[in-house]
Amino acid sequence: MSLTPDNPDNRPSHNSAGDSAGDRRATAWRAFLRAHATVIGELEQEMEEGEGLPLTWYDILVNLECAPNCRLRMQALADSILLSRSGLTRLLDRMATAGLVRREPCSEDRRGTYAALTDQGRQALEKAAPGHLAGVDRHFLSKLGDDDIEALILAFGKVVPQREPEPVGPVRTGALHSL
Amino acid sequence: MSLTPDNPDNRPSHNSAGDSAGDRRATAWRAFLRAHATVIGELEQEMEEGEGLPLTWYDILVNLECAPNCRLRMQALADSILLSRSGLTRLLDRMATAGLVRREPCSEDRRGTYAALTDQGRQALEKAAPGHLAGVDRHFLSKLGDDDIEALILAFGKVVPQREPEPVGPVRTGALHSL
DNA sequence: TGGGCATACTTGCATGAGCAACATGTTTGC
DNA sequence: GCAAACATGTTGCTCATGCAAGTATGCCCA
Repeated sequence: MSLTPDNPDNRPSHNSAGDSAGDRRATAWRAFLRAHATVIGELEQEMEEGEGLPLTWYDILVNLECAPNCRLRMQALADSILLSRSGLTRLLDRMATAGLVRREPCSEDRRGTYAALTDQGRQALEKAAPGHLAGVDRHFLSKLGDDDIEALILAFGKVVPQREPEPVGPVRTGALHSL
Repeated sequence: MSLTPDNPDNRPSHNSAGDSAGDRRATAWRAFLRAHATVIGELEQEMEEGEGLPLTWYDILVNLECAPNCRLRMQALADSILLSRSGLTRLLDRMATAGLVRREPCSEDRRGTYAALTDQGRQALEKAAPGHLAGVDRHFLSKLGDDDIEALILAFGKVVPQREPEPVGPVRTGALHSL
């Protein structure tokens, strides 16, 4: 079934037309990983070189912008960008220092805190958005046809049911989930 | 054209059946990111809980296993797992301390260093492989049909030409690229 | 042959992330 | 009501990573 690592002649094997199904699956997996790493890397690099706004920051801003009243509880925000709570706490520290975001106490639950978008944050988002979107387009979307797009949506929909109930703890791997 | 963040009523816009093409693309992008984060997160968590071997280590071992003589120059290894050279240096430090890997001087080019698989490294790989492969299968491959697989290969092939010539510096984002 | 430049790796430093422990506040069961 | 369990966010610590600078070696060409 392939996918086994101890198999150097796995890919260059004596197939004339068509690897085994397992090989195709391994290929798909590798392609998935490589595509992600490559595209994210390019995007991040561009962001750093351009007007900036790290991808994580961008992601936070987008999430806040779309939230009711432009604010979100810390936990909800952490979930939505798949970051640990402690990670989010400090990320918000940095963004608050930069003035893009503000903490607001939560009157309904006095343990809680809202993260709220500031005017400056909105401006930063609006300034960064075109570049970001162009990057996503240039490095990813523009290379795909409509049928590819539909196929991806379909496939990934099977992999990740949808806004899933988050079974266990918060998943690691901070990585940008908003458009 | 959507994909714009500053547009809360973007998706619920006045479309009766079918979002705009841009929305579909944004959806595909989000699905891609979320699928990656979710699957990698699950995989990593399992690895940690189980017999271990972080994904990066696994990735290194696989690459070495498949290399001629089970060894690879540092640079080549760094490229193949998309890690910066300094990152790889230290990763190998840790793995060497754990005994899974050994540095060997390079006789042809005395600047160079080989990273070589040790017996212990091979054993670790063989022990970890079934779990890893099962995880990849459980969290990703098993949810996809053959047509999904082919569609992914096709689409990602367009996004990342193939073993590309690596245009600029080493991309960040250490992430597992071997099976 | 030797100077200058490129290459391969390593090290110093700073950053961003997670886990575990904590302080505070809320809910539940009796 | 009150105590025990639970939830929310923050802090201490450690780890893994990247960039830039450093060191050693190789290569080219005068």
